[in-house]
Amino acid sequence: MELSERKKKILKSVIDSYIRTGEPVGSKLLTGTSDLQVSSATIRNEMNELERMGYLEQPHASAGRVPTAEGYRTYVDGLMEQYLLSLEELKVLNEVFNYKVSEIERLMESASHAISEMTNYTSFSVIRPSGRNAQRFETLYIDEHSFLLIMICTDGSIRNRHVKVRMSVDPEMLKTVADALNATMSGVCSEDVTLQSVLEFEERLGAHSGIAATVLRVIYDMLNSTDSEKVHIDGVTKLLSYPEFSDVEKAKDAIALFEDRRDFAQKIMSRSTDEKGLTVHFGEADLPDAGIVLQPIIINGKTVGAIGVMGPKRMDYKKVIASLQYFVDNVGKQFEGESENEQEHRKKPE
Amino acid sequence: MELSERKKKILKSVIDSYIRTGEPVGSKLLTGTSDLQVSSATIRNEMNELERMGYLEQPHASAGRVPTAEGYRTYVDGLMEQYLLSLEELKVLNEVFNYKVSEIERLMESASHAISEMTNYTSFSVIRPSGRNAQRFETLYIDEHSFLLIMICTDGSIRNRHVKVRMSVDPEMLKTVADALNATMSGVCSEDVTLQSVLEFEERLGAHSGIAATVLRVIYDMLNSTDSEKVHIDGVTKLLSYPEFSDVEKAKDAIALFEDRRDFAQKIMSRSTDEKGLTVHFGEADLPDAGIVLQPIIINGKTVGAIGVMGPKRMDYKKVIASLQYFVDNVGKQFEGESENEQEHRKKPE
DNA sequence: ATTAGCACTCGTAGAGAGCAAGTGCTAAAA
DNA sequence: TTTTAGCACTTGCTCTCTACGAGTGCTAAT
Repeated sequence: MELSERKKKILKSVIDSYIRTGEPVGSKLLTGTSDLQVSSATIRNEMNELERMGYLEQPHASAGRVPTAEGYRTYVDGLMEQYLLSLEELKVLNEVFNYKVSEIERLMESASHAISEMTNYTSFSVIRPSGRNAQRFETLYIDEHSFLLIMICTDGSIRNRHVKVRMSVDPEMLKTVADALNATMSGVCSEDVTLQSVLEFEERLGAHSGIAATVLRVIYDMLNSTDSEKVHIDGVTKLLSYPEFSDVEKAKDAIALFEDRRDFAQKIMSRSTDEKGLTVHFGEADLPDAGIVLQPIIINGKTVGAIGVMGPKRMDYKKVIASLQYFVDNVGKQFEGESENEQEHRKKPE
Repeated sequence: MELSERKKKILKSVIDSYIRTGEPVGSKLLTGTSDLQVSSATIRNEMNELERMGYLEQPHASAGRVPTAEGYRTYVDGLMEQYLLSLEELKVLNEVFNYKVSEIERLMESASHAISEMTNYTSFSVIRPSGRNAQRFETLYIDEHSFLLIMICTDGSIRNRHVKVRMSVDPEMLKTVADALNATMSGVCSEDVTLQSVLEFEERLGAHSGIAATVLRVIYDMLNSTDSEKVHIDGVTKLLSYPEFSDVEKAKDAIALFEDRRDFAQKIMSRSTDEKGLTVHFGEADLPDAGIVLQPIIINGKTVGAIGVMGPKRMDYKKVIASLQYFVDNVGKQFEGESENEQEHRKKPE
């Protein structure tokens, strides 16, 4: 059933006001604001209907109205106007790009920080856990008792560990190790390491097989580690400023969401993977008073991560959405279709 | 001025009780508990004196007593009994060691997690930011448009970045880059890069000088990044369960401490560096109701980091201290005097 | 279809009473 | 001299009650 123009106006005004003040909004309040040229009684009638239609609700009988999830949904889907980022805000966001960082991970971290500051909500960025298939191994001699073990995965991501060993190592030996690994462990993920490949690996090591156990353990660790570092969270305390979370129990629930980063990343990515664009979620994850805006980051057609904002359900969606969209548009420009990010190079006539 | 035996007993009982319940403790309560065989009136008199001496205080005139910072101090410095870790608890802690991890960083992370779970307070681990002097550079070819730039610092720590470039690279060229870096940038820290060394670096690159800007920027980034990943925090929400933090404002203050990890690491390390052993801090950092137990981690005479617990000022110090000490003792055993950590090797007759 | 008016509902803030906990002090007992 | 019982006093907390204000739905008039 379609909403009449006036109902839309009223719904929008209610939500705008509620977002601004956090107070349930009554009919009288609306007669003053907005371009509604009707009396409070008329508005009351309309609000009554909006309530029956499921867009508004009353905290208690004699209070004003508050939007329902459905109300917010229609609001973000078409009612709210577009937010124009101020020059100030653009400056802050652009700074993220100007301080060129070569890795998208760090770029997203700074963006997340900037967005949290700008919107005054909690912001987070998540890098999609990379495919776990090892493609190639490299070793690098550090000193007599340690070396760097580098694993290059099929998706291009790289992991490495500084391995310290008791026995002494030398570059040639490390070369042997790398070769043995590449011969036996290439393309594996954690599950398909077989006893056979392990044995073959040890065999190829020849005289150096003493190091096998250590190396295998490190590789196992690399394959299974969840890169919890790739989850960034910024401005958690900001949430606590909103009355929605002034009850410690609620605050606890909200913050608990970020506590287990691994788990959080999974939740976020599972919601972002199938989406092409920005999505808005209300009152999920046992957080009835929270809203989450989620923006997948897609580069060259692949979802590499997501950046998002969490705030009270009545957060300023238009501002949040504008910020996230500005970021993702510019990330696109910077990373699409190329693996390099330098303007210096473009300037050179080469 | 020395405390009489009886005063000590009373002070200890008060603090024990307060830690357990969080309620101010009155004179009557103590007649029941502990081995004080005196009446409440006597205890009242003693408490009165303890108050004048600065060990106890009253939240308000008709309430029981609460320990002051001074009270806690003497308590942890000698009054409290030793806590014996239960078999359960030992099991949890030992698991951290049994799942052998080669890097102390990860070991401390798991320990921090275990300790937080065990004590039900927030726990953290910090790895001391390594000396920022580059000692040696290495490059590793990944593919035509990217390579790994590895920086080995004077203190043995290693940083690396996956550098993506537009131009195509090959192993020989990367060798040139590494050589040029080692020739010009060895031993530098962020401040003493001179224009001259930059120019010399470019010169040594010869035909490949196009890559100079990118490489230099990455190195600058590596030298200045603060390894915020090396701060681990576990169980923040646990704090919120204690009445001390049931006021959102207080909770906010407490959590804000962990918000800026870089800043937090600095604070922690500046307190740990000069200490050889465990220290206890009460009501610092604008957190009047919080206590922090800090345990520096020293390996081969060098303070490599710290692990600690933050809880309400009335936290169970004896348990916390026992856990931290158990951990640090075993870390010592595992890392002291050797760079390897494998029992597998020890078992071998080699 | 809109609006003014009104009775009604409900949450909140404030005042006051009563209660419980705990103290300091005094005077008696050990 | 030290300890103890007894008591008056202080103070915060909880409960109830009231008044108030905000906002509603409904009815009747425009």
